[in-house]
Amino acid sequence: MKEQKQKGIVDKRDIGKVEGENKGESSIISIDKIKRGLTSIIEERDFEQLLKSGKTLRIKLGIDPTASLIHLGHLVLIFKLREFQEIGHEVCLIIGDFTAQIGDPSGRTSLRPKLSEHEIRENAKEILIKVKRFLIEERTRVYFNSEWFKSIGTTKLFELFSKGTVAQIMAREDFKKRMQEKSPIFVHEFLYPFLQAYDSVVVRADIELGGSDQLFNLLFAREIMKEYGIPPEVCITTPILEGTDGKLKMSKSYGNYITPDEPSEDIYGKLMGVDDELIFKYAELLGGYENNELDELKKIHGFEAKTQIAFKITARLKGEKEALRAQEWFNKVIRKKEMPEEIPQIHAREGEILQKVLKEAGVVNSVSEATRLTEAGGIYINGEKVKEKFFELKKGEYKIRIGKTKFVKIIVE
RNA sequence: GGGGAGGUGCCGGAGCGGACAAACGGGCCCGGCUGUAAACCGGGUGGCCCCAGGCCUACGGGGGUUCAAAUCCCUCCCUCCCCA
Repeated sequence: MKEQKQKGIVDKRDIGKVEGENKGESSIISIDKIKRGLTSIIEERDFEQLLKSGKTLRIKLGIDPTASLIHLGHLVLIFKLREFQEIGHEVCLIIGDFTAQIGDPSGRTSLRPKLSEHEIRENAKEILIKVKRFLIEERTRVYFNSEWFKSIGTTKLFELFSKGTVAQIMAREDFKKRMQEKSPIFVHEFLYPFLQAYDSVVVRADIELGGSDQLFNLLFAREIMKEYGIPPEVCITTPILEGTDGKLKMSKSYGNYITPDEPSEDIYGKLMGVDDELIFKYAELLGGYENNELDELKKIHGFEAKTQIAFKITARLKGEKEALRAQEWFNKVIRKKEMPEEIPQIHAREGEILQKVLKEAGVVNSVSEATRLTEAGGIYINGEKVKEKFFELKKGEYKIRIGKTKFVKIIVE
């Protein structure tokens, strides 16, 4: 089994295999693997003890249904959960449908807009479908925290608030900053950590996973759990994944994300466009590699390594077949600049202007854009740059390339 | 409650009666080099017109002054700051 993994064979075969095995031994192997890529583990000793205990652990992950999109940044967490499942543990997904209405102030310098109940419900539904594809169904439990918060009652709620102090919350960096900048902190934002902590109390989490920007909230949950007289969860965090721009964290609003929902070609292509340095972070957090494999990869030439990593990650998201297809497409279309096999077709009549046809087909946003592209030398017919600002189409077929990745076939009658 | 500042293109940020489709920077796009990496270089970045030119929309909303307004006046909306 060890050898199999070293070769980097995709994990499908390993799934479910561990369960029946001697837990003592497998947990030694797994502790190393599970620890990989984590930025902090609090407390590390408790963590190891839990893993060695042989008991089925409850690993909590809170999901904010503020959007329905799942990108690689989220998948870092999901893949980590999957690793826990593979050694027999149970995942507790907490859909923060109640807390989403409050809005996590983490990392925010200002207030978040509120979402409607309906939006939240729809988002939650979609997120679950997407996330479950990467998890083991029988070891995944889903909770909606409105379950307990809708009916918690004032008495119990204030009991919860009495478990922590203002000073504890104010220790937080982003609140401190907002305080200094004199920008308002609303009371409901202030209370957010209490609610998130209460989730942990309810589900009796052994371990809670989160992005490193969540560390404060996670640690606070420990304190609250202690106050409730239950064993504090171990907090583990993963690094924040930078987006394809290599600068900002991956996020919907920055438009620098990759999602498993997009075509394999796009996933593979975007991965190939990631900075050489950064791609190893992707590999570490998303590739499912063993440590030694990763070291080997770093020794290879940048491009070569990236090719392998892009393939691996695409395969994890879409399957090997798709990854292979994407790779072939990339080599052909992007590297060799050949026409892809399947390109959208549009029809036009003789005498029409190419630039206008492109606009009508929605390939470009405006005729002006098309003429601009022409002047910049970004429109090609059968591999040759179009020179005419207003190119008149004659009878026949044209294979048009617009920029690097857009293609159309125009049939002129 | 009192006083002050401001709302400009994807973002930051100039302009404060004509020369403004709006400086400059970032982002993005195209091209060159290449490995769709980084770095670097060149160009572009409201729309429409077969376009070296012209026209139309645009500087928070509405109204006005003027031959002419992002720039002046009125009004409404919204942000931010200081004092209490």
